[in-house]
Amino acid sequence: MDYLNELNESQRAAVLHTEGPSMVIAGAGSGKTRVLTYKIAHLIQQGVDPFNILALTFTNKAAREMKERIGQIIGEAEARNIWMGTFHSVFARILRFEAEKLGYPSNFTIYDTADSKSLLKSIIKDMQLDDKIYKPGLVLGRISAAKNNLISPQAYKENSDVAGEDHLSGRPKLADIYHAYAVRCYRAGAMDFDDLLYNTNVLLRDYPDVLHKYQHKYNHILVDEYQDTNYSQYLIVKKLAALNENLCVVGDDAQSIYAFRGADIYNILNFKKDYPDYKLFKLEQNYRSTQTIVNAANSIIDKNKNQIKKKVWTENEEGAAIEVKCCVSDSEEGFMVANSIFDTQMSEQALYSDFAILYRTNAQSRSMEEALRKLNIPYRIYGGLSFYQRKEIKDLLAYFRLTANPNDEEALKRIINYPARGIGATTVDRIVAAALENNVALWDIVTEPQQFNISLRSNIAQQIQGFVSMIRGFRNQLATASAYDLGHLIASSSGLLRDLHADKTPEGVSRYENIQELLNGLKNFTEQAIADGRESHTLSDFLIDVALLTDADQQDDDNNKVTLMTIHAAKGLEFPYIYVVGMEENLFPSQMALESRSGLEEERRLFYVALTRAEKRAMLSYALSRYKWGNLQRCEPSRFIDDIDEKYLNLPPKQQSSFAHSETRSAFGTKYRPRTSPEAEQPKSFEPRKNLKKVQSNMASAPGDNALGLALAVGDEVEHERFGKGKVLQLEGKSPDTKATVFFPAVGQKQLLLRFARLRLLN
DNA sequence: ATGTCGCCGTTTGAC
DNA sequence: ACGGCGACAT
Repeated sequence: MDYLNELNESQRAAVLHTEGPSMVIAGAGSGKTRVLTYKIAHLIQQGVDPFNILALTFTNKAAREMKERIGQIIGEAEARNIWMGTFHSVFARILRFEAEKLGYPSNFTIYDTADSKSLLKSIIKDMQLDDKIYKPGLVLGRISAAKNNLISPQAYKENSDVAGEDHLSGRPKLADIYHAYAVRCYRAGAMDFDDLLYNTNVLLRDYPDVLHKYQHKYNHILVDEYQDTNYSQYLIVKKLAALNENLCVVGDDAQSIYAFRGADIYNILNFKKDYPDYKLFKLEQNYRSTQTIVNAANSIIDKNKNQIKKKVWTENEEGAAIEVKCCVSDSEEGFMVANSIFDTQMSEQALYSDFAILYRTNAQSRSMEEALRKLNIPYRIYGGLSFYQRKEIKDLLAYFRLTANPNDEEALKRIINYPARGIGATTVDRIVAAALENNVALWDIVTEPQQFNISLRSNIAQQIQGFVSMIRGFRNQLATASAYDLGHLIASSSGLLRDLHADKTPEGVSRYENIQELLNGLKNFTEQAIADGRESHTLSDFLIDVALLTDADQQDDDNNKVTLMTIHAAKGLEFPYIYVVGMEENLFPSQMALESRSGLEEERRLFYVALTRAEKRAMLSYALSRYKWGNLQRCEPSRFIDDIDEKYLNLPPKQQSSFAHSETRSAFGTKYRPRTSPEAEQPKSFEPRKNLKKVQSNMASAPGDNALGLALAVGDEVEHERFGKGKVLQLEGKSPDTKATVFFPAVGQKQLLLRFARLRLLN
């Protein structure tokens, strides 16, 4: 029982409350995970069967770590039986049991975003609509929002509000697309991410016996990161908890950062309406960060209007001020950060794994990566193009998927002619058209083309026949062969392995290695399943897991690496040293968010999340110019820097702080415009796109006209870290190797390689 | 049917 | 800077 002594008073109170609804509002770093872990352990020690506990987390990683920690307290065997995972994974599992009731096969496919978009694209094409207006991503967003609010295709069509919006935006056919999309998914035996929650709701709504079964089964329900649940998730929880209301939700309204994908902060704000006799626990003591960081973070979040009152405080030491750095360009920002990491790591004997670089968009990882690589600092990037989104991986998985579920339309389209077997686009189009016309799955057409009156040249018909019997051959082994054995067989006899092996380019080799890695993963899966004593470890079982994995779930053996990730991905993590880069207007806060108050507030919460990841020290940096879509843009410091009380900051000397104010901002703007000769400047922004290439190459040939050069001109006053103030005399060489000749009164004339120079621009 | 070239849009975030 | 896609050649 001594685990209770490791908790503070409010944490302990939250853990000991085991009957009835409760909400834990947990400030950043206040030991939220600890409360959840100990609460579950406590329940089990009180005699609750692990099988009767449902714990919903935000990421697989969080679930895995929590399970591990609970296992350490109460024993692994018990911990294994808890129903713990993300909403998507837990309810996907339940849907597999109950799939037949909804008319789905139990091994239904899970479509990822790419599959969904590709299907939408094909639907939009079939309906002869313009995909410039009906952009698949946008359409998917609309459908996703509908599903998250439990609006069926039928209801969507009849809803006049929705129809009005779509009409106004010039997309009146959205309701029809949604309908067609639902039909095609159903026919393919596939659910997208949102369907997993939507269909769970349908199941619980239409099958009272099923609802009762799970209500009795899960007599204790815990939900982590409750501020990030959407309506669909909210309703599932509400229904399952309705019987005995042993529901504990944990969250922090200040860290709600997923409104863009339907998360509804009112779920947390309205908890008391649903459960009037709920108990509220507030965890306000922060154990993670220094006082400076906690107070700075508080001063940020204070600017938001909509929030639950709370006061996060800490007994930790005061700590260093938050560094604010100004850099000339994005690449200089990279080197500044990399240098700082190198220096800090040396001077404070830290590990590289103590550092994280956080950014708003994945594209920003690049300049950081370059600098880290140059300085030989090991790093690991999370997010971006994840392993499972790579083409070769998706190809092999498509073979697996089609084997498990022949109706999987996206999988079939993907691989019917890969590796090339003479079945071209025209043939595939004809098959798709026939399927559409006859309301059947693509697989029905390819298995019996003659039944549907498709005329195919005999050699093509033969190729298709060969493809079908190959998949059937795989399928015959599905129930008996292990995941690894069948996976390996598919990879080799489909010709995919051979095709990749033939490619000796570095990319080709890497693709081949990725396939090997996937097969290794398959091997691990099979062995793990046997070790765990699971009765089934077929390829189908592997697919169930794999669809909901993300990059963050990958483990790495070499752990001493700097972490690079988006702020979103960093939620729930902590690091001694945090670098938040790209603190610029239109980047962070994002341009998209600036249109609405709620958008800006969400960005601010995101900044709050970023800063509160830091234990010891934080640095914020911004660049004066940055590459965007291949050309250079000027940037201004983020308003969020101003949001922090200045006493917690160590601002860059002089004008950087004044950059943030509007009157010097315009002075800053005019500084660049007249510069050299006007005619040299003019074409850059005004020439039509076609001539851009030429202009750009002219640009590059003019000394100083490049990444750093654009931010720097002859005659500019600069300040060097060691040499002091100086004046630029000359610029030469092309980016990225532009050299600047600078006169420093203190040390004389110096030639500097701008890329590495630690220069700051003065007025 | 397959391969190559040039144009286009792209980028908030992710289960 | 880059990948996807249509237009064109093979």
